[in-house]
Amino acid sequence: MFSKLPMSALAEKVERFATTPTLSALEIESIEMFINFLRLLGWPKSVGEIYGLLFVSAHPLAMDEIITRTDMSLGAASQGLKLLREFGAVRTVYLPGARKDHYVASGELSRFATSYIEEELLPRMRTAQERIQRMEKMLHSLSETDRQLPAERVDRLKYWLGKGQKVMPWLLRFLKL
Amino acid sequence: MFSKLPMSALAEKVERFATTPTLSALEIESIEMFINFLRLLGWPKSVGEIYGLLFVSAHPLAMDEIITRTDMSLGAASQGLKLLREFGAVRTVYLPGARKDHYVASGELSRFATSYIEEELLPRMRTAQERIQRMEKMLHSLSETDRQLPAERVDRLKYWLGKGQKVMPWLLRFLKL
DNA sequence: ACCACATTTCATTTTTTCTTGAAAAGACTG
DNA sequence: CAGTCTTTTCAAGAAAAAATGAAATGTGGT
Repeated sequence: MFSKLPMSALAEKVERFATTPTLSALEIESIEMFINFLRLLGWPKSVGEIYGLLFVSAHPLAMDEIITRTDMSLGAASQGLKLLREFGAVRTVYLPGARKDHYVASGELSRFATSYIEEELLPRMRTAQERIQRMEKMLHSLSETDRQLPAERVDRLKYWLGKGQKVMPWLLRFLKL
Repeated sequence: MFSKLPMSALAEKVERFATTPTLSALEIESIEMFINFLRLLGWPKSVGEIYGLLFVSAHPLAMDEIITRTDMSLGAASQGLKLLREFGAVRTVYLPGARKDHYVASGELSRFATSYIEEELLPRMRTAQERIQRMEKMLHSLSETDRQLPAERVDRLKYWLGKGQKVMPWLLRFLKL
């Protein structure tokens, strides 16, 4: 779009102006909201920026538009879009005659919650269950007095894990409508 | 427990040996499990170590024991215990004649989930609600065509936020027994 | 009130995570 | 199939988060 070669001070000013992020107040609200929420899932700010921008966009956006408007790097945009695509939070749309990929946000916000549950919570619960089984075996080799309290704790752990396992399917069903 | 004053090479070796972290397999399982789970809440590894160790301990532990056994720094232990105390995940117990504070883990694991919901999720939902109201106002100043899609998205946002707000009290009640 | 021990605080260092941008790879067009 | 545009990858740099440990503060015993 712009040359990278030496340019006059004026030209630089013009470029700076042209590439200055121009985001509407609406877009800024959206971006801030998603930065906040996606941080809860451990996702970097750049991903929140991309999704937030796409979410309130009236048209599909190409990557270079996302880069210019949010003023983020090529690499961050590419990686962020890849991640969002993998989670089904964003998809490309066909635009006749367009060479670049154009992206739209999926309105299914539940995807974030469900994929968090499925990719983060459930796997950990599974390994926790294995751990608890191993812990129960280990308790046998403790003396009567040393066993008492730890045994109660492991039981407690089992109880809460079971509780979690019980609520998850329910929660998932609720989220998926 | 040990003098801080000059000591022979042998004495140093003895101390080194004595302060080498000695954790049972049970304790290691517990610590690893809590490191994993508490990371989901954005808590540092050191907090998982402290809580995991306390959780399966047969006795209340003093801070210096926690430091020695997990081989963490004074600062990390102090800060971690403070945090855990604030969240009610750990408390001090009275031990006659003991000068140091001694800690026990609360078995109420639900505290972690409920405090996450109350301290992280609910506040964000509240600010999100305010944002949505502002966004709705902003939509008015868009042209008919530019408004259509963003308006749908904001509606969607409202829908999902409402859903979240509906499920939270239920979830909290379930977690609190 | 003093002293020794215990705990907290916080500036610094270390580690981890995120971002950048150049180079490589891929894809479309004439 | 050559040239150009687009996207991905990844090593290096920047930023953020966590850990360290020494100094300051707090606490209880005598």
